[in-house]
Amino acid sequence: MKNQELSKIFFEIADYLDIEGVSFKPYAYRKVALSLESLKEDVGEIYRNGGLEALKAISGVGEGIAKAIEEYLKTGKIKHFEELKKKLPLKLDELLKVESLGPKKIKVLYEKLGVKNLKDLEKAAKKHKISPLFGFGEKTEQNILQGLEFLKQSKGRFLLGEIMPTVKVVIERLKILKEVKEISVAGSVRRQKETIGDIDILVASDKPKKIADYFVSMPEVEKIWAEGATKCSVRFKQGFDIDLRVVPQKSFGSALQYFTGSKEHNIATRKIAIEKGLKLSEYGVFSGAKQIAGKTEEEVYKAIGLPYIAPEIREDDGEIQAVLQGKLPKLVELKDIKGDLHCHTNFGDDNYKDSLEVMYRKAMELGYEYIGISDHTKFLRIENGLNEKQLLDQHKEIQKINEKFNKQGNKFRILHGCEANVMPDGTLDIKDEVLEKLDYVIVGVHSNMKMEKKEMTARITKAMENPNVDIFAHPTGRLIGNREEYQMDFDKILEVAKKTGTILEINATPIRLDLNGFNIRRAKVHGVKMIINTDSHRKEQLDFMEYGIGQAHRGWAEKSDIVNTLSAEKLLEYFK
DNA sequence: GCCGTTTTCGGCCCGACTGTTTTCAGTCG
Repeated sequence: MKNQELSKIFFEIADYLDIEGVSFKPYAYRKVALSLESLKEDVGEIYRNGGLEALKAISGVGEGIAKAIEEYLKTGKIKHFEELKKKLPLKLDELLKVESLGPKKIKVLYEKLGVKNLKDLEKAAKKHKISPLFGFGEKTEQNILQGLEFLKQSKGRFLLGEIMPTVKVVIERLKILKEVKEISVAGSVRRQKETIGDIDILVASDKPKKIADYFVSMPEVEKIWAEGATKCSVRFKQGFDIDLRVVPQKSFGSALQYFTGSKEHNIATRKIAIEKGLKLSEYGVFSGAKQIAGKTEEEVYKAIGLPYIAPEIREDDGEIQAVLQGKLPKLVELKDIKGDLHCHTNFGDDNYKDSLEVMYRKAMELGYEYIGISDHTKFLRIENGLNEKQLLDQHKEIQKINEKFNKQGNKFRILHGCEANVMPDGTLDIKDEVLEKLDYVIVGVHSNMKMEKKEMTARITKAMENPNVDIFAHPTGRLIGNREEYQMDFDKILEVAKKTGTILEINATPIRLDLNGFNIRRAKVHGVKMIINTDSHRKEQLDFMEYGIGQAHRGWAEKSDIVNTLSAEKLLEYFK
């Protein structure tokens, strides 16, 4: 897809134009870059089918940018961009990551000192060549060195699942203080983004000092970046930063809306406020000097004429238009989930996994109506995958337990499946006559992940066409920050999933989150059903469900899109 | 460069903080 390439180029053009001091155009280029980033159809395809006019139908694309896209599709280059690069041969993306450096300062550093990249920058700062420059000073030079150090040290972004437990503990502790009237996490954590830069926590109170003092004295705090009554910023020993902000209760809703973002969503909502003759900021909704809303988020949205919009879809990615047309989705909730169908046990395995009993008891504790046991199959030696005979033995054992439940009048039941391996030729590693006997069959790719796009697509579609197959696990295979998605034609996969009734998994394991919000939305558009599973190997992991729900929200999924909101009976019928 | 239930021209989100040029431009979120 050329979409991502073009998106990256337009972001860079925006940066270059910023440097040149051009106004407003950078905004236009960034808008196009963002809409290309999340565009579902391939721009090349759009252009082939409808030419320049079709390109102009893309949000933010007008005459000029349509021509630039055309040029890129035809020649692989955009002359305007090449000229900009030639004029200012800089590693712009890396320089802009340095805290306290923006386009204007980068330009000066290049013109006066010839700084082109991070190495040049570090050299110049260490030799104290920066502080004498006009507009710079001692402090700026130090900030640059600190920024460089931070870039080197920073382990980058953290997984949502890595930081969420800490967020909960911090909020629970703060809640105990009687001065805390309201509290919520904000920022990308609240939007359930799959990776997190830093954590924002917002509190409503009239006694900010007390709360700030308590916060910075928490035992996990390693370093205090900033300490004030209304804003504190600390580094936790685990390596991430937490910002705490305290606001008066009358502004809590507007502040929460503001600090939750996304930035793009905020811009869109502020524009709507302006259209209505109002002003929206973190302090409230104002009509002239008079505050007309701000205590709660619901109130803020209502004041600017919108219904409440869930944090996870606040990306200015169509949610505003959907709201205006009354087409906002009613998102699936954690309480709608009736069971988890991708769970492993220690059957035939003396490893680190929990036993069947431990797993189903935990599922009961969670209030589920059923749990599905789907152990690995024989090809996966490292996981002690089960062979045909073991699967049948396990089936008998599970039947016995279900009978016992039945006698006790316990409605809970265990469904039995497996997680079979899709071999490179698209066949499975377990015989069909055994698969037939199970309640359901999950398949996944666990080997030869670097196949060519065409072969991988054929491999997966062949597996989905097997009538015994119900669920395709972790469909793109990506591991966040670790492994790319498989090369495959995802639209084709969606088409075949729809045709064969194959359910795509939303795998809730924090490093997977696969499908993610973006792909969930694509699947929903294709009418493909999905299931949220945790892929648990131990009982605590059953709690990962919340991260799957988070992605489902980001993908606009409703209860009817997710099959494990069905009763066991209905679900089994669906599998048939 | 884009866009229009007011617009084909005149706008494009808002406020805080920082450092430095001591009145405000640049950067950040």
